[in-house]
Amino acid sequence: MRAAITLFARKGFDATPVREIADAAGVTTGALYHYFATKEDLLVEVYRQMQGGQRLRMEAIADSDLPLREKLHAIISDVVESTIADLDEAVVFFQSFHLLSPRVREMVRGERRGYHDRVKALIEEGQREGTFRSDVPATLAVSYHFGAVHRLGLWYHPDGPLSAEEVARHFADLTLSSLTP
Amino acid sequence: MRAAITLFARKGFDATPVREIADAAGVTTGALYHYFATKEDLLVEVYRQMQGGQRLRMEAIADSDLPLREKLHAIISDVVESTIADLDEAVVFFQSFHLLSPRVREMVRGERRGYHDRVKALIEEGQREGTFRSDVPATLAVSYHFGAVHRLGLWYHPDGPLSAEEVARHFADLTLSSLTP
DNA sequence: CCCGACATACCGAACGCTCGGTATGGTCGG
DNA sequence: CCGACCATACCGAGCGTTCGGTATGTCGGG
Repeated sequence: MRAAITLFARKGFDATPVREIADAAGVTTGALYHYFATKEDLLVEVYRQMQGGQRLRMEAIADSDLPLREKLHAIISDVVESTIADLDEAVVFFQSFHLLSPRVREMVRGERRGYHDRVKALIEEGQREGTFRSDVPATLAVSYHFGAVHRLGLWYHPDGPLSAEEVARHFADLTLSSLTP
Repeated sequence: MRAAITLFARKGFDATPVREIADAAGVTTGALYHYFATKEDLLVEVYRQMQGGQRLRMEAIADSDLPLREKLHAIISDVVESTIADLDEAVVFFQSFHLLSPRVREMVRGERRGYHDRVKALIEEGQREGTFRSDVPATLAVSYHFGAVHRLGLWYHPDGPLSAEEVARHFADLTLSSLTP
């Protein structure tokens, strides 16, 4: 499983033969197909893991009684740090989306829409109470800032000069200051 | 050529057989291979077209004598509007990067790095003269904001409620206000 | 004006190979 | 001795690419 994620992240799902995954994991294709019915199931597993945790943590923050700005700060920080913590998973997540079968893709998309709408609601709340600027549509702001976060996996390098915490803090800063009235 | 881009954007490069491209273009595979040596050359053509134009327009703006904030505003607007104008190309551009052969990939990466560094230099200039805030690394800000722009192709829909100009204006607004001291 | 010589544009069947998946049989703990 | 677990050998579909061949100009010498 971990072997599969590493290979998918490095070479892409399509370009990784099942035999190579099996070799890297120290088993044979027979064993692999004993546990996973299809190659796609390996990919589906990645999506389930990622989405479950992130959604739960985001909702815990959103439902807390922090001030709005701090909620948003915490949400962005969390998603940045968890993306960096599981960088390979994140790369696979965003790079292989279009290879999923239509049914799975729709489920993933729905889950993501739920996440998006929850954050959007937070921003709209802030716009009503004057915490956030109102001259930009909330949904566009969400797409903008999470777009930035989702590209993280393609340029961040753990050996670089920036630690995960620094990136998380800066990202949250940029998001908040862009929404300040 | 246009047929190929449409198919690549919809199904992905890997999942599009050469025969299908040929059919969509109303020719045969023989004819196609008369003009393109390999399937990858079709993809390379997409990258050349995109990068050439964007780089030229960005440098024209960067070298102009507009104030810094207006330069940045114009650059973001330009890249958003051209992304939306050629949405299929943009989708292919960001979705197929990891399928390029190492040689081509390095060339594309180098070109992108040039673009990145030029914009970074603009922001650093603004930081020195006090136009932009200095408590965030310029290169991180560039990655952040262009990350947001590069995800555009995955959620923007031309039939949606937002016109290309509106998105461009809002994106540039968000970028600038996040960098205001 | 015509004819042979050559170049360019194109066709589409076939090749070689890789891949995801399966069928079969062995092994071992309970 | 049985069923869960797994190794091995194999299948057939699908892929990018090749290649022998044809059709359609182009052009210079007689």
